[in-house]
Amino acid sequence: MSNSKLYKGSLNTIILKLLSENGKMYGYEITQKVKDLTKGKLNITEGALYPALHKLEAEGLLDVEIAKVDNRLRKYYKLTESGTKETVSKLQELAEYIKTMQNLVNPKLA
Amino acid sequence: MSNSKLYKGSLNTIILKLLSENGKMYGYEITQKVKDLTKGKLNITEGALYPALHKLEAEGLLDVEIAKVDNRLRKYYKLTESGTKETVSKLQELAEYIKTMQNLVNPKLA
DNA sequence: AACCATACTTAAGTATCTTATGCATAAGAA
DNA sequence: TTCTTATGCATAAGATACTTAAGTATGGTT
Repeated sequence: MSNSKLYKGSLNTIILKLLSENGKMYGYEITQKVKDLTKGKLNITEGALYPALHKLEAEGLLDVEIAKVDNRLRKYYKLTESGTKETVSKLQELAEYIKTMQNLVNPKLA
Repeated sequence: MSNSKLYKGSLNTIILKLLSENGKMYGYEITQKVKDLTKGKLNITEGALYPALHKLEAEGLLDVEIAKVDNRLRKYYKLTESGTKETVSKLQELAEYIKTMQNLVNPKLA
């Protein structure tokens, strides 16, 4: 994902947020979108992404829909209802994390 | 550490930054300081902290000094020269991480 | 006497990621 | 036409950072 270990634990948040913005996406599309949005700073590896998608699906947060485009397989994922709720929760957690860390690291500004 | 997995990977950054602010600290003191600064939101567990301190020491980022206070052992840690450099680097990484995540999650503000 | 705070250690288990490999189609370059 | 790159998914083995839990020890509080 990145040379920085800080990204550990944020993959699910990223996936959920992107799906909530774009309605439905397939795996490869997510990797490209992240690369794009971060100007190459963050690259989601397939070995991290696909197991994460499978897990989110198994937890009932995502629904899958298989499509065939140009004779190639695509698995489109979209948020379930509980996935939408989880997204809100994850984004709150992220905001909280950022606030807490800024407070720890730069106490005078908090 | 916290119910949120986002903190995974940020322990070293926290330790280094606290030491850079306070000169020298011992393990238990770090746990209390973090609890204090975050108003209880973040609790560093001993099982995470002590191995982390040992590793940072093994990497040459920290120096140890043993003291006995009230007949109780304390191991004071302080930054080495390379530890000071690493702290700067870790704080830059954190700032970068926060910027990247905010950009991903709230693209209009970036 | 029991309990909590202080203070450090370490082992077993878990989760998330990296690295590597494998499969398959299509397009472009050599 | 063969090789490489891009597209697209899957998964296994290993690394790493943490959680959970137990252990050791002193001192103050109830």
